[in-house]
Amino acid sequence: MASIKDVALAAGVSVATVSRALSGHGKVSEASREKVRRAAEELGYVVSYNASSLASGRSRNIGLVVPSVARWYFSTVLEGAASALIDAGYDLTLYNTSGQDRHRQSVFSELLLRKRLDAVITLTLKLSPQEVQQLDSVGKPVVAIGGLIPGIATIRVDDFNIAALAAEHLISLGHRDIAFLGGTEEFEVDFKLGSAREDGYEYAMDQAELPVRREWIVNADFTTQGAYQKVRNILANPRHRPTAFVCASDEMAFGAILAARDLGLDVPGDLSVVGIDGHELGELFGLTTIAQNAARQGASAVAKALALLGGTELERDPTVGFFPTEFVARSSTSPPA
Amino acid sequence: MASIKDVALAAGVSVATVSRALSGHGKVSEASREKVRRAAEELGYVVSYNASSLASGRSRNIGLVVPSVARWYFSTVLEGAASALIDAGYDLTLYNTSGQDRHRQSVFSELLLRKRLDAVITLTLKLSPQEVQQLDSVGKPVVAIGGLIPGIATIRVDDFNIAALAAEHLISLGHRDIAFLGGTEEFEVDFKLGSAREDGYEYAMDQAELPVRREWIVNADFTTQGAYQKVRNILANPRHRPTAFVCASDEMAFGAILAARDLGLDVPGDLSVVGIDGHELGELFGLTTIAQNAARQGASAVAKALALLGGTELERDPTVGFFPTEFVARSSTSPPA
DNA sequence: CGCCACGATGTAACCGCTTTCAGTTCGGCG
DNA sequence: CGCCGAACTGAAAGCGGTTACATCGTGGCG
Repeated sequence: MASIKDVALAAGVSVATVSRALSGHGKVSEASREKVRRAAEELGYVVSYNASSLASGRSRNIGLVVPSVARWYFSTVLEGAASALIDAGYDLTLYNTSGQDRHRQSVFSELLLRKRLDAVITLTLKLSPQEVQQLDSVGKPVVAIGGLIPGIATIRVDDFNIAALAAEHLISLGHRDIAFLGGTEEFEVDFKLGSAREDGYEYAMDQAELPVRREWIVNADFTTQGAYQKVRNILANPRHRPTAFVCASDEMAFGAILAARDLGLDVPGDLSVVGIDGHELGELFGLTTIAQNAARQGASAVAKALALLGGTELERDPTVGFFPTEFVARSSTSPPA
Repeated sequence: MASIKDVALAAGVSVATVSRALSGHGKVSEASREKVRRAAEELGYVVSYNASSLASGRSRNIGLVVPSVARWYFSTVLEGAASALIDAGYDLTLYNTSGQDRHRQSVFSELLLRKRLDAVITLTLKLSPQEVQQLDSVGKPVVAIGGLIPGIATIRVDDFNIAALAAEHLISLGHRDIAFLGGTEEFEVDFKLGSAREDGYEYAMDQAELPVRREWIVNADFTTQGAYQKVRNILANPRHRPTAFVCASDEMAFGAILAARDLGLDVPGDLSVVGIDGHELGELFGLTTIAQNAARQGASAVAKALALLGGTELERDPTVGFFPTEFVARSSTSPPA
């Protein structure tokens, strides 16, 4: 493997010049820049990130901490972030805590601190003040997606209002018996996201002076399977069933729709369903939903992290400003029978 | 940030001893090991990976190159690999080529060569001889998942036989008009996976002396949406429709089932569907499938890479031996009407 | 025509750790 | 009681870059 010295030798200049020519820092005459480029090319030289990082303190590598990668939202954000990073010439180091607490532990106590990262992006993770402090002490920028962490730049949608909007849509169609499908259990420890949406739903119900039934607020862990089960159980009760569901994720909405169909109910005839996400499959299910562009959230987080690195501190108050969402009306909602 | 020197100073030993004590390489008395441990703890010392890698040549970091992260198979393998790596104390650097050729380009021409990786795992990617050579020249172990790359350790399932088995299952139930849903377009460039399964299907049909209709072999890019469309089109033709589908992925099988239902057809009454994958949602759809444990494939690849690193070259002929799969009979298949 | 400022380069001091090599210490043994 | 090897430990030489600082020409200007 060619090292910078080989290139310097081949180009007939010093290693300093090679470094400057290749990295673009500092002045180099066009002539030597060209010589260096040619020599490097010829030798198939690629700088050693380790050496470079060690010497300069910059590693062109950012860390992304995700709770899982199996959920639509997470994998889509990841996809968006990965794409943005590769374009910026950065490496992406992925930390998947995967619900396993020991993984989460080691991620924070070790991995992130190993000084190999220029910045870290967290996805729907609630950091304890201690963890924030740990990250802070490393002095690397942190940007969070989907949750408000004190003192940290954040990308997030307005969960409360989104959910309220979803509920209001159903209410305006004439529904009164509206259930809510949330997902908290697993991530409750991590974030109040589930409950922000739940709060929005309750708020809308209150505003419309509709009763909120405890037994119609169910937790399905954001999964299709969970939603299917829960919805089936609720709909199976012939005494009193909701005419509509607000689902905190599209994946759960799919579960709701499938459950309804399996019980011989028509969507939207017998049951209206609204989701939140903008999942690709939504179209296929005719799902009315509130779309959030997850991929762009990932890309935005990367942009923000990069900006912070560039010193461009373009931080206005990071707390202000929600990521935009879009109401997508399709065929899973209609006035109740 | 505390450096190894600070720890040495605090512990009253040399940096060499600190290094040995913390890394476990070389002999250190229990006494000094303890002193070092305590000092390190107190100072919140964490070794600098960059410095360590530079000096030792090992970086405790492996690269994973994936074509996308939005597909069940890919994200599940990723999840498995990530988990195994975190347990091994390794970092995971993710390269998502995402179908974008320019991304793939830069991944191979630069990222992988930056000497920050101890090994690389590729997922369903066909490497050109030149790319293999590039990787080889870096001297790092490469293990591939899902595809045979000459001279490289590979984890893969027996696509041909799996597909044949799926078809045979339908044939044994009495089906004669069996269609095949494959997905090649996007990944065809990368791998013959799609066609290996297609070949298996055709082989089974041939063996049973059943005709293979060209118009019943369709490509849906492994996506649910694609499958939905294609299957809808095929089933919409009242003149002659298949009574069963072999799908090269569960996600496509879901699309097929949804399409059938939307046309008012009963599954399995009017249409039987077999998938390949073992997707979590399979249960919900009652999908008969051939399950491959994707997460374990990821973990296996990691284990193999780690073994190669450990010098344990446990490579018997890497070509031999398929990853095990399991036939899961559920309710989406039955004898034809 | 001499001096100065500025651009282009080279020298060398790190960056923070690993590892070789050369001691030092000790206990055991002849 | 002297010698030897095993067990530890420390000094120092890198690993492959980056960058502050010194050096060296030059063209512009007084």
